[in-house]
Amino acid sequence: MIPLLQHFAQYIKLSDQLKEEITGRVKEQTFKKGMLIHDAGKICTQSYFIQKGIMRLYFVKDGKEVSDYFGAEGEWVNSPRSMMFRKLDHYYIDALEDCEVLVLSVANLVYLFDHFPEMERYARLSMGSMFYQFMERVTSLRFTTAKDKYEHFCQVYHDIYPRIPLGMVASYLGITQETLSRIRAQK
Amino acid sequence: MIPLLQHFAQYIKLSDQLKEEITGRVKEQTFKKGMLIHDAGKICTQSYFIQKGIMRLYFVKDGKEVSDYFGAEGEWVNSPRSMMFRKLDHYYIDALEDCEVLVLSVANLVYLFDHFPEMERYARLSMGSMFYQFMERVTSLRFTTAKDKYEHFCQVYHDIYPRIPLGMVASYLGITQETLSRIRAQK
DNA sequence: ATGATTATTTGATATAGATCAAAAGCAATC
DNA sequence: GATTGCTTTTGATCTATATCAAATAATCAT
Repeated sequence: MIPLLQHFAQYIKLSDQLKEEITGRVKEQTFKKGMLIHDAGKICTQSYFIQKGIMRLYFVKDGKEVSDYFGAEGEWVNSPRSMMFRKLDHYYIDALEDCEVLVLSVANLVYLFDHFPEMERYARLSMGSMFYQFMERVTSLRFTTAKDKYEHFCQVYHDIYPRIPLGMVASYLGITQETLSRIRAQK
Repeated sequence: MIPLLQHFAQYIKLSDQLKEEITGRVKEQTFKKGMLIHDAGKICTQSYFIQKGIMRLYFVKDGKEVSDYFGAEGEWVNSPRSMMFRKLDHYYIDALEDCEVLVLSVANLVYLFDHFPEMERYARLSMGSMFYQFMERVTSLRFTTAKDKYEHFCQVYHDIYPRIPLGMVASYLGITQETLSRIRAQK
C-alpha cells in the first residue's frame, strides 16, 4: 500500500484522513501472465495500480495487436477514455507478467474526487506529466528514423524495456518486427 | 468574454462569483499576423484564449520549424510544460492570422486553482479530452500512409485546416511539403 | 525432457515517401 | 503595377523501411 501513497505524495500533500480513505477503497488483486484484464467490449470501471509486473494497453487493427502503453511498478493502468467518459473504446489490457496490483473502482475514484479537492489537483498534475510525455512521443514519431524511435523508447522505458517482447515494442513504435530486430542486431 | 465562460461551462458549473473572478483576471489583447507571441528562451507565464484568429505552437529542429499544435477560436494556447512546471521548453508561439485573445497569467491561474476547486476539476476534465486526442494522433502517426495522416488532420482541424499553410501542415504530420502537395493534387 | 507453439532473426525484393532541383503561383512592398 | 520574396507545385532520382518467405531460437505444456 505504501508505494501507492508515495505515488500520490509526489503530487499533493496527503492528510491522514485521505490516506485512510484511499487505502480503504483499493483492494489487492493478482493476475497471471497473459491474462486479459480489460476487454474492449466493455466500459472500463477499474483502474490498476501496479505493485509488481507489467500491464499493457493495446488495440487490434487489421487482426494485429498494436501496443500503446506499458505500465510497470508504481504506475496506473486503465483504458483512459473508457474510464473517464464511460464510453466504449477499442483498448484491451493484458498482463505481460504475473502481476500484483491495487484496484480502484471508478465509483471510488469519483467519491475521492468529490470529497477531496486535492485529488482533483493530483489528477491535474499527474496528467500534466503524462501530457508532456505524449508530446515527446509525438515528436519522436515524426522525422526520426526507426533507430531513433527505438532509442527514445529505451529511454522512456529504461528500467523495463528488456522485459517487453520485441513484437510489442515494434507495434508501439509503428515499425515492423523485422526492422526492429535488425536495429537491435547492429548495436 | 462570453465564449470564455461558455468554454468553462462545458466542463463545470460556474458560480456567479467564479464568473466574476475569471472575467476580472483576464485581459484583452491583439496580435498582428506573423508576430512572435512566446519565445522558447523564456518561461511561459501567460495562457491565451483565442477569440479570433489562429495561433501556432512550434519548435525548431535542424533550422526548420516543426509545428505541433494549432489553436483557433474557443481554445487555449500556451507552452504547456513551460507553463505548468516553470521549466524552459523548446516551444515558440506565433500568430498565423491577426488575433484577438484573452490573456490569463499563470499567477491568476494559480489563484483560481487555489480558491476554486472546481477549476481543478475543469483542468482535469479538459486535459482528459486533449489526452484522448493525443492518443488518436499517436495512432494516426503510426501505421498510416501520408494520405491517411492528412485526412486525419483535416478531420481534427476540419473548420480551420484551409487557413493553415501547407508547409506547416506537413511538419505537423511529419511528412515533407512535396509529398503533401502531391496528396492534395490527387484529390 | 520432448515435441509443439510462439517469438526472433536473417535474406531477397518492392515501394512509399524523402531528397534535390527548378519552375510556377501568390502576396506583400515600394 | 513591377519587383522581391515567399509558398506551392512538378519532376527525377534515391533510400529507409515494408513486405514476403523461410530458418533459428526460445518458451510452454504434457
